Amino acid sequence: MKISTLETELKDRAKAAFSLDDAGMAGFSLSAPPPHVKADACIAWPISSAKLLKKAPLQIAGELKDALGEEFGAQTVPPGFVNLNFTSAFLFAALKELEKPGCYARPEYAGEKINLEFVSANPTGPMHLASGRGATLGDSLARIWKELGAEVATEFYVNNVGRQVEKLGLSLKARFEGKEPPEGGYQGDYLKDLSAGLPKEAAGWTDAQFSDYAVAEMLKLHKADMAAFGVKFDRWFLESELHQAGGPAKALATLRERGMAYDKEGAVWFGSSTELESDDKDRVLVKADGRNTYFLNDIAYHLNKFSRGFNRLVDIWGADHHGYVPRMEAAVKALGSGAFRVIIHQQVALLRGKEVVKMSKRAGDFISLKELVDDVGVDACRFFFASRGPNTHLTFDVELAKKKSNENPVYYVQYVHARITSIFDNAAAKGVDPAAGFDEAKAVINKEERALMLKLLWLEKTLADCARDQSPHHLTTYLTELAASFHSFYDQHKVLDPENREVTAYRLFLLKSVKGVIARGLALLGVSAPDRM
RNA sequence: GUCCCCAUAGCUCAACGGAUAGAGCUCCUGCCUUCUAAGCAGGCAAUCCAGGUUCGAUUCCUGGUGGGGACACCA
Repeated sequence: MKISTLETELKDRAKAAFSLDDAGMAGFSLSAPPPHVKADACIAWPISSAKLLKKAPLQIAGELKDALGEEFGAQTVPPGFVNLNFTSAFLFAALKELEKPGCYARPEYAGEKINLEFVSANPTGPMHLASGRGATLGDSLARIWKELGAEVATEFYVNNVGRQVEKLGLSLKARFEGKEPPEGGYQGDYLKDLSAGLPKEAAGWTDAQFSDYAVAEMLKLHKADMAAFGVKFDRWFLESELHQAGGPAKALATLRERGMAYDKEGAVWFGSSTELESDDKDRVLVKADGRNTYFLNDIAYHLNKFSRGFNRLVDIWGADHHGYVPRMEAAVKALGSGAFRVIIHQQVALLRGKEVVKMSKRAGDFISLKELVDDVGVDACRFFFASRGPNTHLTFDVELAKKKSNENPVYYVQYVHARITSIFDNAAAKGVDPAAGFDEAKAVINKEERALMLKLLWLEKTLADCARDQSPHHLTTYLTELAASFHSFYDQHKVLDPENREVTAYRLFLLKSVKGVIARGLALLGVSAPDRM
């Protein structure tokens, strides 16, 4: 029985015993006890439900203990916890369940078709290091949601039309002609490199051809950068595709139909006098000069996503766009096609020496993602970005990241995988059958083994936490803790013992589970699980 | 001016409103004749300030202080 199954089971028993409805059971959950408590799992619900039940917590705990029966070793502890202690038979059975494919799927994700858009950096320059944060967050979340049973498509929106793209083209043209980029153009050296590769015919190109060329080249770079970062998008959606399909007109028509667009002062506005409006003020969709605003294009893009069959859209944006969230949410809600949510992550600032500098593509002052990955490695980068919540404001000290790359906790976790692989290699060399059976009832589980087993079972909860908080950082914390449990075990107990086949057999079984969870956890983070280090 | 985010150990980060606030890095003390010392065991060290809600607050609310960001018929 898995932890989640057990939780549901115990919840049902409590629900019946206390004659409560689902709302009354809302706070009921199993959790890992703090380190100093000698128990395998704990329930704090008796304390939190005291008011509802109008009883003393400890009394509720007592009644809950009786309702749960003997099989999970329930104990009451003041002020009102119920602690559980599992039998070894339970632990072995639970571990075996974790080997099944799809064992982490949860019912609430079945049938979810999620479109997750992230990074979507403008194709006006190399991708900088800050994009690594959004990429890590989006890619890991997508993988975690899939593990939980959702259908997820990842998408990168490419702004390949508009003013910035024109400026990019003009800047490239200037470089080609040996001039400095125009006012407000792109100053970075990458355009010098790009112009060196231009064909001779470029001398006769129109401005638009320079733009197209530059965007196509930047897009190639972005795709290569993302691939090198272990991030694969299911679709790179070009804004030009949207216009070719008449997307903005469709979106406008939809909004008009739903009474969410009106004309004023020669422009078309989003909003209405009704309660549907949740933004603070109305916004322009079509300017008085007849051109669409970017807002309308964005609405059209989201309508396009819905039209492809997704019932849930999720965008990941940097905090510099947070002011845009209310109006997009209001607009997408106005489309009436499905759920939409924006995940905001804070910006990455760059520490150069002792100065915090703002990275700017236009000024050409930034550290590229490629440069960082080349120096530090994908694994260390991704683990580093994944290990903090989206709301943390992080300053990236590049020198420190390069210098201390070996001190990144990612190696601590990967080392577990390498050590276990090595043990299995040695088992083969010594003629030990790694799949030998053992008598579960006779296995005497020591303290370190028990800690490892329990830790493995809590991965389920960790993934649920990641989904709840929309962040993979719980997973990095979890893996680090699991690694600590393993290294501690490894140091105290030898696995391969020809004198004791039984112990060897069940330790190998346990280590296979540990290896599996480490590999799975790292895979969810887009980090490799090396066999040797 | 209005709005959003943040403040935990010397540094970088954790902690569904729960029990004695956890890690990593740094510093100090030990441990390789045995499956990989990128490791283990131990030590030093923290919730910005003032109120409030609660049986219980790092967590929620109000007000400060300090830092980051956003406020276009730009894209």
